[in-house]
Amino acid sequence: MNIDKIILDAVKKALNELYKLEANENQIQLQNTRKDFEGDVTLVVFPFLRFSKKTPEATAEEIGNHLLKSVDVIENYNVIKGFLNLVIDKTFWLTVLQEAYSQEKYGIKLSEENSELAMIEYSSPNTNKPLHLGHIRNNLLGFSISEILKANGKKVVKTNIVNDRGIHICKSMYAWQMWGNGKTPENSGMKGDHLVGEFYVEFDKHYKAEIAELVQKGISKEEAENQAPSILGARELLRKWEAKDEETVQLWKTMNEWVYEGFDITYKKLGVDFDKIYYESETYLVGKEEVLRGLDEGIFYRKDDNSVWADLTKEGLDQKILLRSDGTSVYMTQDIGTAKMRFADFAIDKMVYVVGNEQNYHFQVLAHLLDKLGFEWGKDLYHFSYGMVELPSGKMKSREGTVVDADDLVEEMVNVARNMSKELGKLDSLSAQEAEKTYRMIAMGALKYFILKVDPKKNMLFNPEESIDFNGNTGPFIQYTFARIQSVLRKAADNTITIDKTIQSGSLSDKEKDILKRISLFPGTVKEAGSNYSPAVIANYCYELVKEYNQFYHDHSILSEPDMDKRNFRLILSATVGNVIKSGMNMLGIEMPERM
RNA sequence: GCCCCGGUAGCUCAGUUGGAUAGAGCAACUGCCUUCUAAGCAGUAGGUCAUGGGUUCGAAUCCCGUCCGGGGUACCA
Repeated sequence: MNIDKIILDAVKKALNELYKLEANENQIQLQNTRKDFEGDVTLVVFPFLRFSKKTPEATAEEIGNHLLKSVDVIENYNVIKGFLNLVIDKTFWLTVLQEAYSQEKYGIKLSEENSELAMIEYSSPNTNKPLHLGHIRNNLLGFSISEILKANGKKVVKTNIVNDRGIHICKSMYAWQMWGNGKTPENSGMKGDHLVGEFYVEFDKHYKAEIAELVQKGISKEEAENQAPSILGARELLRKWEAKDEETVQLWKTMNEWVYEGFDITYKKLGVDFDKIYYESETYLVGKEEVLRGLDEGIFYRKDDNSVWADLTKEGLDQKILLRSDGTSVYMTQDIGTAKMRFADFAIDKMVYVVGNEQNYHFQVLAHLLDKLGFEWGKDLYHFSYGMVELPSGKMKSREGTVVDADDLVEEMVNVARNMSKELGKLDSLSAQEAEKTYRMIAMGALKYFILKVDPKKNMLFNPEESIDFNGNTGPFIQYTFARIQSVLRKAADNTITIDKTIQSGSLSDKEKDILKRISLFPGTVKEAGSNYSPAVIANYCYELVKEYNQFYHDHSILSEPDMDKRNFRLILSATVGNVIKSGMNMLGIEMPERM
């Protein structure tokens, strides 16, 4: 039951009867009444003045009067300037609660046999270094969007394209061969991805030193960058890899394996997962074939130096290289192959790429290329473009070591959560194991909420010293409210208070009504989050709801309320709020603790 | 140079298809725990919505110019 829909229809009818106006739905502007005025739903009457030919006040009066007579749930109205504030009967709000309480999956649409299938690509790491804060934003967004689409009744396949081949991993391989001394995760006790990342940094160190040395000998910088022994060594490894040299392939496999073991741990900590993983090493050749097919069919062209290009000037873009003059593939080549394989593997209705906004141009081009190659879904791909995470010191750069490592950050967060919980003495009654689990829940709740509550499009600033808070508009605040509710419900059960599932009508306080109104907005919020791919919409909704609940909690007693009907109503209200915020937060990948 | 994105309180961010007096949190200051969890609640203070025009009954929101910041820009990914 949707109050806006009811009123919309009634307003339409009223306009017709009063002014003979066939209004379309976007002409009718409904909004939630501002807190400072009496009422629940507000109709903006300015658009109708030219039909009523009266003042805003008179028009609003006229419509208000009509609605009062024609709509049951409208109990009263008032007019302020051109705004018609409608007061909705409290029994309507109670029906909303009744409905929400009776459905465990309130506001959530389950997928069906013939639901649309969305494939969400996210994470997409290179295998030469561990994950950092930028990847965290990517992973959390990708996971959350997947959950949100699921809640909107879509079938979802979460996928990851692992960039497991290329010059970057060869750099780590080269460094390991040269200076590794047989170091392994086992004999060093280091996490595999960190170990490989160490050699990537090691490579860069030597490479830079070599360039400096060459430049000192009078060679130009550009030349030096191409002649340094390290880069020649790495390129040689790449060549050998492509030629399937056994020893090189073996080393590549081994080091990638180390990285995957490390990634698995990080993914698990972040609570993200994938239904299907693609590897660049298995898709880039498919991409190459597609490009060559395009060349045969005259869609692309070859330059004198043997490189292959696409001309996108007609589409308002530039020329784009697809195969280098030495025949090797570029990033774009691989993405074409991956796309082809995915659509062969799944009946995809919507392909979503969760990739940073630095690649906006890349995906614009990809869409056109796929289209030219005859894939009818090419134009439909959606690049979910998110902004960069910046540090107070500026942009993160892997090679310069100015990154916030994902594993370090998570552990640091857990430490802060642990210390704070101990300081507050909150979890003393739990076993050490359960307490530890809760610390992690809180830590991840803080981190995830912090990242997901902001508009994904915008760059965001992360200050390791200050950004993570546990008070105010934060994940832990919402978790805390949930734990409070569970505590009340536990106490009710302990006192053998059973909840009567039918709500008795009675008086409603303002705070109680605010919460009911907010609950009624949940289904629409889930829908909006789905159509806008927006975890932030869900996060902000949960915060508003929880804030209102805490005000209610502060002002009203629940268990010691003498009026049994009221007590029952408040228990149902509490349970429903708990259920709704759990649903919402789960869409952000945030778990809710029973106690904290 | 050209293209794209952004600029809202000291800081981090909300702000629905253009609607009422632009909202939260943090930081600062003040109250509230013998009563269901004070990771809470209530209050004070804090604004030229970068800037100049335009459209409109009405603009943080739409259009144009300027300034500032970020990203991209033909053999990096």
